[in-house]
Amino acid sequence: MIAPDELRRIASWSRELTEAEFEEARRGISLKSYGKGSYICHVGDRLDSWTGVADGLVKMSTTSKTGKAATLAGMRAGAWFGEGTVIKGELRRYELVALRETRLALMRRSSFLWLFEHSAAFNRFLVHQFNERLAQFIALAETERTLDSTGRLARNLAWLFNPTLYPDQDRTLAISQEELGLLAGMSRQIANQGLSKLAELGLVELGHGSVTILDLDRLVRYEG
DNA sequence: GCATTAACAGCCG
DNA sequence: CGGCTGTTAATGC
Repeated sequence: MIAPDELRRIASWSRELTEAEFEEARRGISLKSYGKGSYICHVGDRLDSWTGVADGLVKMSTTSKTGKAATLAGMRAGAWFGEGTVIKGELRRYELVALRETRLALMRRSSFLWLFEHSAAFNRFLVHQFNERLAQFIALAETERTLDSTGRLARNLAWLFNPTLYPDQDRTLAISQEELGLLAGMSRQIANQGLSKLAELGLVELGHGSVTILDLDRLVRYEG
Protein backbone atom coordinates (compact mmCIF):
# COMPACT_ATOMS: atom_id res chain seq x y z
CA MET A 1 0.00 0.00 0.00
CA ILE A 2 1.31 3.37 -0.98
CA ALA A 3 0.18 6.89 -0.07
CA PRO A 4 -1.92 8.59 -2.79
CA ASP A 5 0.37 11.60 -3.09
CA GLU A 6 3.42 9.39 -3.35
CA LEU A 7 1.81 7.33 -6.11
CA ARG A 8 0.83 10.43 -8.05
CA ARG A 9 4.37 11.73 -7.73
CA ILE A 10 6.16 8.64 -9.01
CA ALA A 11 3.65 7.40 -11.61
CA SER A 12 2.41 9.72 -14.32
CA TRP A 13 -0.12 7.10 -15.44
CA SER A 14 -1.80 7.05 -12.02
CA ARG A 15 -2.99 10.61 -12.50
CA GLU A 16 -5.22 9.57 -15.41
CA LEU A 17 -7.01 6.74 -13.61
CA THR A 18 -10.57 6.72 -12.31
CA GLU A 19 -10.97 6.69 -8.56
CA ALA A 20 -11.61 2.95 -8.41
CA GLU A 21 -8.66 2.19 -10.65
CA PHE A 22 -6.41 4.46 -8.63
CA GLU A 23 -7.43 2.65 -5.44
CA GLU A 24 -6.63 -0.74 -6.98
CA ALA A 25 -3.20 0.52 -8.02
CA ARG A 26 -2.56 2.04 -4.61
CA ARG A 27 -3.47 -1.15 -2.77
CA GLY A 28 -1.32 -3.28 -5.06
CA ILE A 29 1.91 -1.32 -4.70
CA SER A 30 4.59 -1.51 -2.04
CA LEU A 31 7.91 0.30 -1.81
CA LYS A 32 11.28 -1.34 -1.36
CA SER A 33 14.75 0.17 -0.94
CA TYR A 34 18.02 -1.01 -2.47
CA GLY A 35 21.55 0.08 -1.57
CA LYS A 36 24.08 1.28 -4.10
CA GLY A 37 25.41 -1.58 -6.20
CA SER A 38 22.91 -4.15 -4.93
CA TYR A 39 21.15 -6.58 -7.21
CA ILE A 40 17.41 -6.20 -7.67
CA CYS A 41 17.26 -9.47 -9.54
CA HIS A 42 19.43 -11.93 -11.43
CA VAL A 43 18.76 -13.71 -14.70
CA GLY A 44 16.15 -16.41 -14.16
CA ASP A 45 14.58 -14.85 -11.09
CA ARG A 46 10.83 -14.82 -10.82
CA LEU A 47 10.15 -11.22 -9.92
CA ASP A 48 6.49 -11.10 -10.79
CA SER A 49 5.80 -7.48 -10.01
CA TRP A 50 5.43 -4.62 -12.39
CA THR A 51 8.16 -2.27 -11.28
CA GLY A 52 8.55 1.49 -11.05
CA VAL A 53 11.58 3.52 -10.07
CA ALA A 54 10.50 5.89 -7.29
CA ASP A 55 13.96 7.31 -6.66
CA GLY A 56 17.44 6.46 -7.84
CA LEU A 57 18.87 4.78 -10.91
CA VAL A 58 18.60 1.20 -12.16
CA LYS A 59 20.58 -0.51 -14.89
CA MET A 60 19.44 -3.47 -16.92
CA SER A 61 22.39 -5.55 -18.01
CA THR A 62 23.58 -8.91 -19.27
CA THR A 63 26.83 -10.79 -19.12
CA SER A 64 27.87 -12.52 -22.32
CA LYS A 65 29.28 -16.05 -22.47
CA THR A 66 32.76 -14.57 -22.62
CA GLY A 67 32.12 -12.64 -19.43
CA LYS A 68 31.72 -9.22 -20.99
CA ALA A 69 29.26 -6.98 -19.18
CA ALA A 70 26.90 -4.88 -21.27
CA THR A 71 24.31 -2.43 -20.06
CA LEU A 72 21.12 -2.49 -22.09
CA ALA A 73 19.27 0.36 -20.49
CA GLY A 74 19.43 2.80 -17.63
CA MET A 75 16.20 3.70 -15.86
CA ARG A 76 15.68 6.84 -13.85
CA ALA A 77 12.95 7.87 -11.45
CA GLY A 78 9.59 7.64 -13.20
CA ALA A 79 10.47 4.54 -15.23
CA TRP A 80 8.04 1.60 -15.20
CA PHE A 81 9.11 -1.73 -16.61
CA GLY A 82 8.64 -5.48 -16.51
CA GLU A 83 5.18 -5.66 -18.05
CA GLY A 84 6.51 -8.22 -20.51
CA THR A 85 7.50 -10.67 -17.82
CA VAL A 86 4.32 -9.99 -15.83
CA ILE A 87 1.93 -10.46 -18.75
CA LYS A 88 3.68 -13.57 -20.03
CA GLY A 89 4.62 -14.93 -16.62
CA GLU A 90 8.20 -15.38 -17.76
CA LEU A 91 11.45 -15.42 -15.83
CA ARG A 92 13.61 -12.30 -15.89
CA ARG A 93 16.00 -12.35 -18.82
CA TYR A 94 18.34 -9.64 -17.55
CA GLU A 95 20.05 -8.49 -14.41
CA LEU A 96 18.78 -5.43 -12.61
CA VAL A 97 21.23 -3.48 -10.47
CA ALA A 98 20.72 -0.34 -8.38
CA LEU A 99 23.45 2.09 -9.44
CA ARG A 100 22.90 4.15 -6.34
CA GLU A 101 20.52 4.24 -3.38
CA THR A 102 17.21 3.39 -5.04
CA ARG A 103 13.57 2.92 -4.05
CA LEU A 104 11.33 0.76 -6.20
CA ALA A 105 7.56 0.59 -6.35
CA LEU A 106 6.40 -2.99 -6.82
CA MET A 107 2.90 -3.64 -8.12
CA ARG A 108 1.64 -7.16 -7.51
CA ARG A 109 0.73 -9.14 -10.59
CA SER A 110 -3.00 -9.34 -9.79
CA SER A 111 -3.34 -5.55 -9.61
CA PHE A 112 -1.43 -5.12 -12.84
CA LEU A 113 -3.64 -7.64 -14.62
CA TRP A 114 -6.79 -6.05 -13.20
CA LEU A 115 -5.77 -2.62 -14.51
CA PHE A 116 -4.79 -4.20 -17.81
CA GLU A 117 -8.33 -5.63 -18.06
CA HIS A 118 -10.33 -2.67 -16.79
CA SER A 119 -8.56 0.64 -17.33
CA ALA A 120 -8.49 2.45 -20.66
CA ALA A 121 -6.13 5.08 -19.23
CA PHE A 122 -3.73 2.42 -18.01
CA ASN A 123 -3.63 0.77 -21.41
CA ARG A 124 -3.13 4.12 -23.07
CA PHE A 125 -0.06 4.61 -20.92
CA LEU A 126 1.30 1.18 -21.84
CA VAL A 127 0.85 1.86 -25.55
CA HIS A 128 2.59 5.23 -25.31
CA GLN A 129 5.43 3.61 -23.45
CA PHE A 130 5.77 0.78 -25.99
CA ASN A 131 5.78 3.38 -28.75
CA GLU A 132 8.56 5.37 -27.15
CA ARG A 133 10.71 2.31 -26.55
CA LEU A 134 10.18 1.10 -30.09
CA ALA A 135 11.20 4.49 -31.45
CA GLN A 136 14.41 4.24 -29.44
CA PHE A 137 15.04 0.74 -30.68
CA ILE A 138 14.61 1.78 -34.30
CA ALA A 139 16.86 4.79 -33.79
CA LEU A 140 19.45 2.46 -32.34
CA ALA A 141 19.38 0.15 -35.36
CA GLU A 142 19.48 3.13 -37.70
CA THR A 143 22.41 5.01 -36.25
CA GLU A 144 24.56 2.42 -34.56
CA ARG A 145 27.02 2.18 -37.42
CA THR A 146 26.97 5.77 -38.57
CA LEU A 147 27.65 7.66 -35.33
CA ASP A 148 31.08 7.99 -33.80
CA SER A 149 31.64 7.25 -30.12
CA THR A 150 30.71 10.75 -29.00
CA GLY A 151 27.50 10.53 -31.01
CA ARG A 152 26.56 7.19 -29.48
CA LEU A 153 27.29 8.57 -26.05
CA ALA A 154 25.16 11.65 -26.71
CA ARG A 155 22.24 9.51 -27.85
CA ASN A 156 22.43 7.18 -24.86
CA LEU A 157 22.67 10.09 -22.48
CA ALA A 158 19.73 11.84 -24.11
CA TRP A 159 17.64 8.68 -23.72
CA LEU A 160 18.00 8.94 -19.97
CA PHE A 161 16.14 12.22 -20.26
CA ASN A 162 13.31 11.03 -22.51
CA PRO A 163 10.42 13.17 -21.24
CA THR A 164 7.84 10.46 -21.97
CA LEU A 165 9.65 7.71 -20.13
CA TYR A 166 11.02 9.88 -17.30
CA PRO A 167 8.77 12.89 -16.91
CA ASP A 168 10.62 14.50 -14.02
CA GLN A 169 12.29 17.88 -14.33
CA ASP A 170 15.69 17.09 -12.91
CA ARG A 171 18.40 17.86 -15.45
CA THR A 172 21.22 16.50 -13.31
CA LEU A 173 22.00 12.79 -13.15
CA ALA A 174 24.34 11.23 -10.60
CA ILE A 175 26.17 8.60 -12.62
CA SER A 176 29.85 7.81 -13.10
CA GLN A 177 31.54 8.06 -16.46
CA GLU A 178 32.29 4.36 -16.24
CA GLU A 179 28.57 3.54 -16.04
CA LEU A 180 27.81 5.88 -18.91
CA GLY A 181 30.49 4.06 -20.88
CA LEU A 182 28.89 0.69 -20.11
CA LEU A 183 25.54 2.12 -21.15
CA ALA A 184 26.87 3.41 -24.47
CA GLY A 185 29.06 0.38 -25.09
CA MET A 186 32.51 1.95 -24.74
CA SER A 187 35.39 2.18 -22.30
CA ARG A 188 35.49 4.73 -19.51
CA GLN A 189 38.32 6.61 -21.23
CA ILE A 190 36.38 7.03 -24.46
CA ALA A 191 33.27 8.01 -22.55
CA ASN A 192 35.36 10.63 -20.76
CA GLN A 193 36.59 12.05 -24.08
CA GLY A 194 33.06 12.15 -25.47
CA LEU A 195 31.68 13.87 -22.40
CA SER A 196 34.45 16.47 -22.53
CA LYS A 197 33.58 17.16 -26.15
CA LEU A 198 29.87 17.50 -25.37
CA ALA A 199 30.74 19.81 -22.48
CA GLU A 200 32.90 21.96 -24.78
CA LEU A 201 29.94 22.32 -27.11
CA GLY A 202 27.79 23.44 -24.20
CA LEU A 203 25.40 20.48 -24.40
CA VAL A 204 26.21 19.17 -20.94
CA GLU A 205 27.99 20.23 -17.80
CA LEU A 206 30.23 17.77 -16.00
CA GLY A 207 30.40 17.34 -12.24
CA HIS A 208 32.21 14.85 -10.06
CA GLY A 209 30.15 11.70 -10.62
CA SER A 210 27.34 13.57 -12.30
CA VAL A 211 26.19 15.07 -15.60
CA THR A 212 23.83 17.97 -16.15
CA ILE A 213 21.97 18.29 -19.45
CA LEU A 214 22.05 21.85 -20.76
CA ASP A 215 20.55 21.36 -24.22
CA LEU A 216 18.53 18.17 -24.64
CA ASP A 217 17.34 18.99 -28.18
CA ARG A 218 20.85 19.35 -29.53
CA LEU A 219 22.05 16.36 -27.54
CA VAL A 220 19.43 14.09 -29.13
CA ARG A 221 20.36 15.27 -32.60
CA TYR A 222 24.12 15.34 -32.13
CA GLU A 223 25.83 13.65 -35.06
CA GLY A 224 29.38 14.89 -34.70
C1' DG B 1 42.74 5.60 -37.08
C1' DC B 2 40.24 4.39 -33.45
C1' DA B 3 39.35 1.49 -29.97
C1' DT B 4 40.88 -1.25 -25.54
C1' DT B 5 43.33 -2.15 -21.15
C1' DA B 6 46.54 -0.65 -17.65
C1' DA B 7 48.43 2.64 -14.88
C1' DC B 8 48.71 6.81 -12.14
C1' DA B 9 48.26 11.39 -10.16
C1' DG B 10 45.00 14.46 -8.41
C1' DC B 11 40.63 15.80 -6.66
C1' DC B 12 36.12 15.37 -4.39
C1' DG B 13 32.94 13.80 -1.01
C1' DC C 1 40.25 6.88 2.64
C1' DG C 2 37.70 5.32 -1.34
C1' DG C 3 35.79 6.44 -5.62
C1' DC C 4 35.88 9.10 -9.73
C1' DT C 5 38.22 11.96 -13.21
C1' DG C 6 41.41 13.13 -16.62
C1' DT C 7 45.34 11.77 -18.99
C1' DT C 8 49.07 8.96 -21.03
C1' DA C 9 51.38 4.66 -22.64
C1' DA C 10 51.28 0.19 -24.76
C1' DT C 11 48.90 -2.63 -27.73
C1' DG C 12 45.26 -4.59 -31.07
C1' DC C 13 41.93 -4.87 -35.08
